[in-house]
Amino acid sequence: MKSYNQSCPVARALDVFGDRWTLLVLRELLIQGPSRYTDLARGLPGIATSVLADRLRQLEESGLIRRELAPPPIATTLFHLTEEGRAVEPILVTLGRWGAEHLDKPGPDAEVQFHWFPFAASLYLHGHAPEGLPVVIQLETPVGSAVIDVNVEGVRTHIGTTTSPDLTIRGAPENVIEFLSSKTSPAESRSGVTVEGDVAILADFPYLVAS
Amino acid sequence: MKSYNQSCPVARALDVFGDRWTLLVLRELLIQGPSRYTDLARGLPGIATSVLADRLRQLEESGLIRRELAPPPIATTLFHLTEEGRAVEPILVTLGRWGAEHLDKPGPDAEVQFHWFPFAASLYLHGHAPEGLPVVIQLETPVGSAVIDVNVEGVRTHIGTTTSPDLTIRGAPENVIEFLSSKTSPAESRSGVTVEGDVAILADFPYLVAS
DNA sequence: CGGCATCCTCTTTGATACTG
DNA sequence: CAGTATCAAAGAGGATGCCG
Repeated sequence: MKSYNQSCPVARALDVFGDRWTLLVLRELLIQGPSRYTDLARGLPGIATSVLADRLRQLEESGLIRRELAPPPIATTLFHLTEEGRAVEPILVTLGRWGAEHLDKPGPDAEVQFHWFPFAASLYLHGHAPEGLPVVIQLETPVGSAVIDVNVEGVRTHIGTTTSPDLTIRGAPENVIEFLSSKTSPAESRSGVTVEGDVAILADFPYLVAS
Repeated sequence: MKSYNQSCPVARALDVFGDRWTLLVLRELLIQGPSRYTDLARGLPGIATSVLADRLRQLEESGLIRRELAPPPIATTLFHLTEEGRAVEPILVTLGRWGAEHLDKPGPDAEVQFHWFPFAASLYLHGHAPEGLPVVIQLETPVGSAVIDVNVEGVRTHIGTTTSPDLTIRGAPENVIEFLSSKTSPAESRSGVTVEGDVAILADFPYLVAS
């Protein structure tokens, strides 16, 4: 892309990742960790392969990612974030929080990929941590499970299961998100989710009780 | 722009302002406040007038800005941010902080506009507030002056002068920025700036003392 | 003047096909 | 698997014209 050529830090940051797809490539690397080319392509439905190759080249030149030739028996190139690349996480989080708070829910034709789910869920919870720290919430969907871990450090989510969650929320991914994002008072079961465990915990999420 | 059509909040936020120039239009409205078309064009050197008109239309449709027909004798349309539009400030700040922290200083041919200066300065100071609150720092350049106001609320900057600053920093805008962004220990005078007042204050800015 | 719309050229994308 | 090649369509940049 042509540089804005402005001395403003915002414009100069946009010179680096203002291109279409660039921030989403970084999102994939942040969520998936070191990834192969085809894994990235899969996580970015609709991207032209030439565009992906171009963005990876630019990001490497900017020092945000590095490519590594994995040793045998893997024998493939892995793209991974550098320290500077990992520093874009706050940008993705701030963007995502805006989207989570200010946009209506996506249309029914929107692409859904499970590996986005824990990250998306964390965006709805970011902001204030519950009072009774620490809290572990298990999310279970037909296509996979994730864990929300809340402690004084903040909110962290990851794919997988935990042995003794304080609370379990079950439902289709979009319904779980809908439930977590709901600003109305939580009920035990609504819009396709069921909740099991210490339901009172939910009252500790200011995001769930009041905006 | 074509929608990414992904259920991820990041992608959906980018559907709204991922277009070239869009975030910079919002930056201008945030910095300048309600603005006329030509004021925006002036603050966005290089933008094609058709592109500006298009972005303003999109932003209005997305509900981020509104146009207001100012009453006589002004008799011009003013574009201003809505509540939702003002909510993009954290995005611009996060982007700008990344740029401030991770990019080299801009080349000598980069466009400089004074009204960006206080905002840019605040990006370098964001993060930690000094111990001895509140602090008022006056910045003076040949092309204008600005005030940095630090209190428990955070760091705020605006164009103008104050009567009794704790500290005054004088120099060309880029040198003042360079001085504020310097991670090395501050000296009383270096690289084209002079400092007057309670120099010890600078030691309270963690950003100025150590990254 | 202020707020665009039009026309033109150039660059970027999206889609598909193909290759070491 | 990790791209490159090709080509049509969309978008950006620049100049100019128009209308209250």
